[in-house]
Amino acid sequence: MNFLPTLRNLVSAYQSFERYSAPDVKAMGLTTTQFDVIATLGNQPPMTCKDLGEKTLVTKGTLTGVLERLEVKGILERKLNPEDARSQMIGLTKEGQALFERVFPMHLQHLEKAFSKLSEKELAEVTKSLQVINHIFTN
Amino acid sequence: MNFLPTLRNLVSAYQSFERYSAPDVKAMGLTTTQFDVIATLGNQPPMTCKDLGEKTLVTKGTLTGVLERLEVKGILERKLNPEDARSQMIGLTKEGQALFERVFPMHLQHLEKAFSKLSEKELAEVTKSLQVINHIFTN
DNA sequence: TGCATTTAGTTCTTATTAGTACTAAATTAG
DNA sequence: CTAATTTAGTACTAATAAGAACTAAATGCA
Repeated sequence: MNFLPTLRNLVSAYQSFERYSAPDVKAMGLTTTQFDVIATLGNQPPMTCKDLGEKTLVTKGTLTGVLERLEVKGILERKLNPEDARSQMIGLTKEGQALFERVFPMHLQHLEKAFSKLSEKELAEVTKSLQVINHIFTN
Repeated sequence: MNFLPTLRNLVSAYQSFERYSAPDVKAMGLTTTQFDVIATLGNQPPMTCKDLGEKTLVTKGTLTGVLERLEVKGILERKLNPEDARSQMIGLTKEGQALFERVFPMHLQHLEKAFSKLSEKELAEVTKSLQVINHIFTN
């Protein structure tokens, strides 16, 4: 039961993805995390910091800084949440939405290029394996 | 050909592993990266910074700081490389080796607990899937 | 041999990242 | 209704992380 190679492959698979994805995202003047935030907010109604953190898997402490930088860039804006004065509703500005519409399809296409090497069947298998990994570490 | 769920699962699988692994490592007073460095140096002859970076997948810029902190803790030491004055040979000190021998088996056992939920066949499938992911992003 | 290029490692900057402590608002329990 | 608890987000610290510029040593080539 030697799982060390599996672990190495997990780390390395994740890093391969990052290395494949990052230059494309960076060319847009964004970091991976910033891109994730924009992709999550694009074509969506505004959401709270909490929701955003849960969807992007970024902790709230980190999110504060990420949102701050995106706000300075004029990409997103915070509005008061009339239903809960503790929280804010975060959404893309008009410029942010325009950026999203320009870069998101491009990035999808870049990723599609990688995934198109897989058949439907292979993609399903890979997805299932990743869920298995999730499962053994979560329960 | 919707690969977005696959991607989400990849990120999430990696993060699940981190979350499962990190508290255990942290209890030893180490970060994940520091642990990786120690695990890589344990029971091995000293190696250069470059080799260490390649094995742990840590870039050299980051490694400088990581090694510095581990050196301060008395866990590792740098020796001159008689064959190349540009580089150093990095190895565990006696204390570092003792630490390695104490914590590494413990950590393996912790990981084993997760992976033992898988049959040999499942483990092989998962490993293959991870290699597939590596492959589509690397070639 | 002598200069150009490459290589090893450090330094510096910007951005995450996790985690803790903190503030203020909302909710719940008695 | 009021006090205790929970929740949302910020502030702060220490450690990565990628990448660019830099230094010094080694190598390659003319």
